[in-house]
Amino acid sequence: MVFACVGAVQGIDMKDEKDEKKSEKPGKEKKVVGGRDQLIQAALILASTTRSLASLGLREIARAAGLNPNTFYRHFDNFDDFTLTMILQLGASLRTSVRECWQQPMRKIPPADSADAAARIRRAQAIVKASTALIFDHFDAHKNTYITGIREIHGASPLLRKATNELVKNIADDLANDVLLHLQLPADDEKVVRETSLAIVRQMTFIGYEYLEFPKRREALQQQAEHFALLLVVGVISTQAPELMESMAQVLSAAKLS
Amino acid sequence: MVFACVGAVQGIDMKDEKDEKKSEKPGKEKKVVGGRDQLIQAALILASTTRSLASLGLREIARAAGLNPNTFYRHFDNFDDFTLTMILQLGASLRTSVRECWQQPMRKIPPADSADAAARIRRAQAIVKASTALIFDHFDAHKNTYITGIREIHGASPLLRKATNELVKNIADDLANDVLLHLQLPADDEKVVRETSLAIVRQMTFIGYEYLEFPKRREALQQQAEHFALLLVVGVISTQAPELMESMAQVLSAAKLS
DNA sequence: CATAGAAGTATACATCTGTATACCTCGTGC
DNA sequence: GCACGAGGTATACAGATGTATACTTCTATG
Repeated sequence: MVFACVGAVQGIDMKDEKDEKKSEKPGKEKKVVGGRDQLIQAALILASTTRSLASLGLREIARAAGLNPNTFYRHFDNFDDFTLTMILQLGASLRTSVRECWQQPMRKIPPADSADAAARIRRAQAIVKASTALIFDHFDAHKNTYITGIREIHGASPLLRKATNELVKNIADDLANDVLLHLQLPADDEKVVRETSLAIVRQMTFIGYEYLEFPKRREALQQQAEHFALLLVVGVISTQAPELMESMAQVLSAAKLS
Repeated sequence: MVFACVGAVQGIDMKDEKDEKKSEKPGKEKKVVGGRDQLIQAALILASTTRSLASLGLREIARAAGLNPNTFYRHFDNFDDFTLTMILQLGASLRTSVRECWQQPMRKIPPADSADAAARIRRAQAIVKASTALIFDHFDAHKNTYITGIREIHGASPLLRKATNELVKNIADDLANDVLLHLQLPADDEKVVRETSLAIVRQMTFIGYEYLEFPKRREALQQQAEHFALLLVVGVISTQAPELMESMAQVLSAAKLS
């Protein structure tokens, strides 16, 4: 009833935000990246340092990207559309690049005599060690992506949960396939190798996140990761190929002294 | 300048929310629980079904609890104060109750002849199996707490991350202590047992969350959990006490046929 | 060259949020 | 028997947010 004055109030939303983003290099390379990628990049930084992806605000992201809030709608329908696109895009790139971390050692470390069980086990050990180091470097190189991605694995959004869990599963399957092909292990049961790979990737989720939060702990965490992987390898061999146990015992007792 | 009318506008915030919470049972047991616990309970349900704990709104929680937003400040200073209190309280209760899940099988399954290595290994197997079943029941009984807690392990709030990670570590230490005392395993190296326990608890984080999201998968997940734990036990024994390998091989090949 | 569409901006506004101030209502201890 | 403090409520308001409408560039293609 007393709202008659409302019509007269003008411009109360003017200067909503005081962006000072005018005329940065009005020369040639003005829009080297599209607003779409600017938004994704801004959201990645925000999500990895302040909040969960799904809880970010559309205005907040646009502000961080130096863009108008409405620009958001030019590229994405929903907020879900945005976050999902982002996770899928980042995830796909991560998946292919992390695979190199174990494929390279598998290629570089020469195959062992397939009759010499002990040599094959030693080779597996060496590959685990080299791969772990490369994976930690990979964490460093993709810090924000890892933090944001891992955060959504058990996050609140069912959509992102599904996407990230599929990513984990795919990475684990890549690992399993490569192990089956190139590790020269007597792994009769493919299912066991797949399950074990999944367990390793999941564990690396914890270790990697801890590493990114406390980089100083790298040495201890790297060793923990190697240890864990080797424990599983030994476990798999013991249950799948008990006939190799004695040669494994030799390798292990030799390693204990080092 | 055109805001002269603002002073005249009255009651624009009246009836902020249309709560219909008047006079529910005006009889005796009116306030059986304090508002403090009502808030915690409401937040637990909201967090486990809709959003991350730290991203909940204070008004949202109060609304769900049927209380006035300001009641919040009667019990907690900050929002951080609230969430931290909540996690610590729920976590402490969870820690003591989950311990029973493995302590009970350890008590109920009779000790094996300490000279009979194979018997001790079979006992460990039985304890793992029984404990896993109880732990899955525990997931069911504390669904909301698990979902909310696990979500914060890699969540955005450093405070909650610290609290939940300490909880995980404490639960893992409980497990390690009980294993060292009651599992009759030749575990020379205490550090290995602690690390392995941590890995198991972390893995159960994934498996438990998946179970709570897809209860139908219980059987497969339970088996996966048992499998994983046994693989680690075998791995630990192989590396710590290679002299037990041959009796282990017997048990394993016998189990394979079953 | 014209022009249509894509990308971006400006303004607006209803709605929700955290919080401040003030008031009410018990049960307890003096 | 009364003062007081803890727990709870009512009202208010400044600020932020998502989104709608309309305007302005650019840029590619006929």
